[in-house]
Amino acid sequence: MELKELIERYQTAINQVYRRVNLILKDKIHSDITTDQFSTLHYIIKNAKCTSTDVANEFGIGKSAVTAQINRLVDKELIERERDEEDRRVVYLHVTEKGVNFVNYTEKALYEVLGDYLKNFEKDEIYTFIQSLEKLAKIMNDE
Amino acid sequence: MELKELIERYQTAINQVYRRVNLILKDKIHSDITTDQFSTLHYIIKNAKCTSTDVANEFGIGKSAVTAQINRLVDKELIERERDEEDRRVVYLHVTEKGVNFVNYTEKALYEVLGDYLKNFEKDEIYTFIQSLEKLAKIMNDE
DNA sequence: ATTAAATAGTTCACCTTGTGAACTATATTA
DNA sequence: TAATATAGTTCACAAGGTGAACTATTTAAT
Repeated sequence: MELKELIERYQTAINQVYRRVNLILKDKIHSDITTDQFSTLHYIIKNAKCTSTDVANEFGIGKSAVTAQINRLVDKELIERERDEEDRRVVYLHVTEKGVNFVNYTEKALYEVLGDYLKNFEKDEIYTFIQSLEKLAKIMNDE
Repeated sequence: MELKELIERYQTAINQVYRRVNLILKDKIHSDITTDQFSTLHYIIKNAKCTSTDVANEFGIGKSAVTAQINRLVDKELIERERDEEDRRVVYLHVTEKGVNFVNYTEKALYEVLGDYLKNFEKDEIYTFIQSLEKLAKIMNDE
């Protein structure tokens, strides 16, 4: 099989999966938040006391984009900013209790749907798949 | 292993791959076009004489969003609109010669980079991976 | 045959997300 | 102490998305 064909099949399939997960998320997040905002919240919960710069690096976007995003989340009282007393340039981000509850709730709903899909797979198939995916991500990140 | 952990690993890895492919595309497309516009062009080439509604369905977005995108591509002379003479509500889309050349050129550059990454994988590993991915996409699409 | 309903696409007002340059404030180093 | 680096914000601007209202056309119903 041709490399080109493999890549096109990959692109088509990955786009469909990506879009579908997004639609499920959108469906499960009945509240007033976008999937991007959800991802940001999720990252900040998993990486407590991170900074804007961390978020910018994680998502590969500029710091000004992060400022705007954090502003929207602060407006919704899902995130709080806290300035470092040692180095007063630094601003730490943390998710409020409201934010944590919200993410937990949404995550649970999302995982139920995804879990349903995964019933169609053998355990081994899932492991192998994720291992390949992680290998690819690692290779790409290491440049 | 927990379902939750599997899904989180999947999400992290898939996001990294998605972002990296986007960065490569952005890098290879030195011209004045976005990755979204590239995806649209690519789809229209692969699906000759498709309509706005087709594009909207493929990408899971509204028709008004497609109109705006097609307008941008028409402005750049990469796409042309053609009204059906039978059913005058319908507008067919096709990519101009300029557009086709542009996509071919960019695709080639992209595939070279991706091909390099794939050298780290056994052929079997790639097939298995893509088959699992396509299976997942199919299950999700069939609802 | 005429009216009602469906379909394809566009326009509009509005929101989110991104960029990059210029800026403020603080820390580091030469 | 002066120059430079770093963290984050602000601003003007563009792409891309939504959903409702609209035009134009075709199809279905009475």
